[in-house]
Amino acid sequence: MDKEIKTIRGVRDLLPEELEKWQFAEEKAVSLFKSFGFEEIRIPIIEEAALFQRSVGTYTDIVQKEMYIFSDKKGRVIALRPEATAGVVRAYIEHRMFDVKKIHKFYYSGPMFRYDRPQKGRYRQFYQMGVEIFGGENGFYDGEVILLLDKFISSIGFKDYIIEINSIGCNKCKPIYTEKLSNYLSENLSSFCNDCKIRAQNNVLRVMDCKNQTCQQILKDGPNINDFLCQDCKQHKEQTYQYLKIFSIPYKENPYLVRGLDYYTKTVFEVKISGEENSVAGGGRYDNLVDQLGGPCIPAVGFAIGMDRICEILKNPEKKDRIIWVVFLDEKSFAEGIPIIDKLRKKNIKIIIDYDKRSLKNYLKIVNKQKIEEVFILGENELSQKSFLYKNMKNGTQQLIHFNDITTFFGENL
RNA sequence: GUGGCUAUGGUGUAAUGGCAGCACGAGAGACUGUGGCUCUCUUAGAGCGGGUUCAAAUCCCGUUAGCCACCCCA
Repeated sequence: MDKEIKTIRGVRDLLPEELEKWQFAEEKAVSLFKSFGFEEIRIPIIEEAALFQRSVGTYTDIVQKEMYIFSDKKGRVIALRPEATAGVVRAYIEHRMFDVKKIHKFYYSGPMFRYDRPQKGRYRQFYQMGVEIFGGENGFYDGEVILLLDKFISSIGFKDYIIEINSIGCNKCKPIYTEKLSNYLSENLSSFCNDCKIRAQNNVLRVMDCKNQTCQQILKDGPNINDFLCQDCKQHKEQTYQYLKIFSIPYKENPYLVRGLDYYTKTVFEVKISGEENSVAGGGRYDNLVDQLGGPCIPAVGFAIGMDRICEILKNPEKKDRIIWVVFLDEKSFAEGIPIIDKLRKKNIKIIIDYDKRSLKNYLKIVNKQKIEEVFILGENELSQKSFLYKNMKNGTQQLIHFNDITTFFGENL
């Protein structure tokens, strides 16, 4: 035998049993998104690498360390998408959608790629579902995407979770605050942990959510983002919170919440399931990104859900599909039974035929093992009466059903 | 990217350098038109590569993968 080939590091197969909850969650999300007027958009998995450098940020970890990047045969520098927002914005601009109407609402779903060190809930190919709203400046839109996220999380059965929210300012006030914080850091640099010393140079804001107790203590006396928000940002923040109250969404303001992508402005938020280490969803507003990627100045807000993390916590839903196992005992029964059985498929009943010429006993054994509850048996005896023998494996009862009555039988029993 | 832990049939596990065993699962069968219980048989295993040794699942080195903490993020 030749050497077996296995999945490469950090990626995995999702097998049928596991996928039941994935499908459950995905269906919930899609119907919810649609009910709010969001439309699906599908964007490529590969893009010009520059797209992510210009949006996510050249100095973020995602772009610097975690991006799958390669040259194609013509020497173009291509990246596997590490997230979807950049691509959606690119598409939005490329198709001049802003010329069609003011507000656009999109949802997407698919795999993303980051060259991270794998761990539970952290994969190199992972799946995100998310939404983006373009053209809405008002805090209402921030509120609406958070409402949507909240509805999704609760609709799949989670009760114990927190939505954390913060404002990190805009073009005008974010740099002022960043500089203040930077100064404060250099004054006290020796007291901070080694990681923070590095952050102070590359990504100052990230110091804020350091887990080190000492760092947090020092930060308490440092500049607070809330004191530096400009008038516009303050107002937007109040507006957003107002809508959250109207939608009655419980949230927790966390002044230390910052996010690792450069494009965020004003509102940022995350969802944490209690007892879980990783956050399962995150998002925020990005009012400058469309402009930055070559489009007009159009504000936007959105979020992404980490489906792998959601499904890791989720239990498989109860199976409720009706499955009928059909047993044919001879050739003649098979020939006559197949067209009738096919009528049932048209009625959305799942039909499994295993025509392996076994004994009835063995058929039933198989059916029992697979925990299938209903069986049709067709052999000489039944055929002479133009009927199927219907057997319920759960209570052992059985009855003859005439060929002509078969669809009505299921009409009554559905 | 840094540090640590782990690795035996499909799954869960046992064997303290000396014959790789058990349970579950899976397949076939024990009245060829009636399953679940029981019984019989079958199936299949040391991640990979080196080293030490008469002898390695066991000790050593490397590697790969998973997990944990960090980092980062979904």
